[in-house]
Formats: sequence, structure tokens, C-alpha cells
Amino acid sequence: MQQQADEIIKTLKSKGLRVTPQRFAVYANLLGREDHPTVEQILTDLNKDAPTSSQATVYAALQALREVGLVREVLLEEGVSRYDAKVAPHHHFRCNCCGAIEDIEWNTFGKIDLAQLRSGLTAERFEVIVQGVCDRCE
Amino acid sequence: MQQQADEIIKTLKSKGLRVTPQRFAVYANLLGREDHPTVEQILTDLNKDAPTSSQATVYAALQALREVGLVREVLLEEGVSRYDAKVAPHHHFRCNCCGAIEDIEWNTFGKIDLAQLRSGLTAERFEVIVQGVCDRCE
DNA sequence: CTTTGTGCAAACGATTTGCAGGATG
DNA sequence: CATCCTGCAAATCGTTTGCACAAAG
Repeated sequence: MQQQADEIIKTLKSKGLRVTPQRFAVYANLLGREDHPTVEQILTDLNKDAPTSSQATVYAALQALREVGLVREVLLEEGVSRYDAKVAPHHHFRCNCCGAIEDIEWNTFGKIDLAQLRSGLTAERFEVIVQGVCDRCE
Repeated sequence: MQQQADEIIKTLKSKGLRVTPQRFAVYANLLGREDHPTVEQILTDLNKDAPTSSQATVYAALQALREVGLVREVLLEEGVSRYDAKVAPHHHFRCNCCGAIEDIEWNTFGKIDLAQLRSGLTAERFEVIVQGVCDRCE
């Protein structure tokens, strides 16, 4: 635990970010969960026991973390942004029923060849988004 | 032109939608463009010459069209929903520079095999989203 | 001490909603 | 003529911003 905390602090510093309790908490929270929470979910979680962060601060922290590449925004739903501390490329599955979002390993679909892309388009990144139904919703 | 109009009217009726001038205009507008406009863009276009539709009506029309499967919502950006009358499956390219969105043909990437998806997940649809830079932005 | 972050509340922009009048089938 | 749509304005919801105070390096 303590070791992980030191790790996080080191990571933040290495990116040139000031280490504040709130920023630390946001990043640690994201690292510790598998789902892809919204700002509201993060905020609720952080303030579960005692109030530690305000809404605007969470937004600011997420933006800072995003700018240095420690966190990615995930767009799978209308209206809300979700956040993900797993920055390595991967795909996403979204359950149309319960709204749950699940990661899909990068190599799941075999090789996806971008070479056939229209000439003129330069790809920087891509991902597959799968929609369907998960186990819990049968 | 007239023939196309009849076609649109027939389509709307066949889906059980009442044919109103506004609903017709929204759908015809979407059918006639290649980009993936936002509500604001549709509204501006419809009211270019003379005011024909209000904002709330465009939202309502899009929702009705979406419910019967004539129109799809496209989520590629934070903050705004875009709409697409091309409901056949296809992928999307988004230019990180100018924000332009372009369709990618369904078979561009060869066969994408969903069989390796975690058992428990039932896929209903999927698409590849590519981000990069387009010609105009070099 | 200088710079940057935090918290609050107000501002904002996209979307939705309530309701009265109007058009559709 | 019953039902559903339209338009307006107000309401909502996620996100951003301005500013005074506090904390980090």
C-alpha cells in the first residue's frame, strides 16, 4: 500500500505534476478500479467517508492527468465522459442493457490491418467498440 | 427530386411515423449529406433560407427517427451528438485536427473475428473508430 | 516566496421537458 | 375528432470558469 502510494507520487512528479492530496486521490482511485467511472462516480467514491475533494477539482485533476498521458477519456455513451487509467491500447465492450463497460484485450480480434485506409488519412490510434449484452443481463 | 420525396414519405409511413414537414426535412437533410452533422448544424441548414423548424422539434424528430432505426447517433466527440442516416454498418475516421468525420467501408479491415470475445458477452454490433489526421490538415 | 491547485458558486452549452395551440391520419 | 407534433420558454445536467484563499516546491 505504502509502496504503491510512493509509486503513484513518483509517477505524478515524473510528469511534472504537483502532488496534491486530491490529485493523488483521483489517480489512485482510477488505478484501483476496473470499471470506467464518470466524474460523479469518482467524486462519490472519494467523498464516501469524509469529504476530500470538490467537483471542480476532480475535473481539473482529470484534465491534468489527461494532458500528461496518465489517464484517457472514454466516449461510449451520450452525455457523460468516463475515465480510464489504463492507457495502453485496448478495445471496449459496452452492455446495452446495464451500461457496464469492459475492457477487451488488444489482440482479441487478431490483426486489424489499417493499410487499406483511404490514402490521405493518417491513423494515429484506433479501437474497436463492441455493443451487446453481458452475462448479468440475460 | 419529387420521386425521392415520395420515397422518403413512404419510408416514414412504413415505420409508423406521421409525416410532418419538419420530420421530413430533418430526414431528407440527413440523407442528403455525407458528414455527420450535429443538431445545431442540421438546424442551421434547415433554417438557412426561411425558418422551418425549431430546435426542440429537431431533437424530437431525431429521436423518433432513431427509435424506428432510420437514423443512428454517432459518438466520436465529447459534448455533442452527431447523426447519421446511413444505418448499414460501417466504421468511422475522425480527424484530430479539424474534427472532420469520414465513413470507412465495412470491409476495409478484412475479417474481424468476434469469436474470441470473452464467453458471457453477446455482441450485437461493433465498429472500428480510427483517429488521426486527414489530408486537409497536413 | 512564487507558482499552481482548491473550493465555491455562478456561468455555459447541449439536451429535455411542460404546456398550449396546431396539424396529421 | 382523437392523437400526436410543434414551438416556445423554462428546466436539467454535465462541464467550465472566475476568483479568493491555501498549499506545494
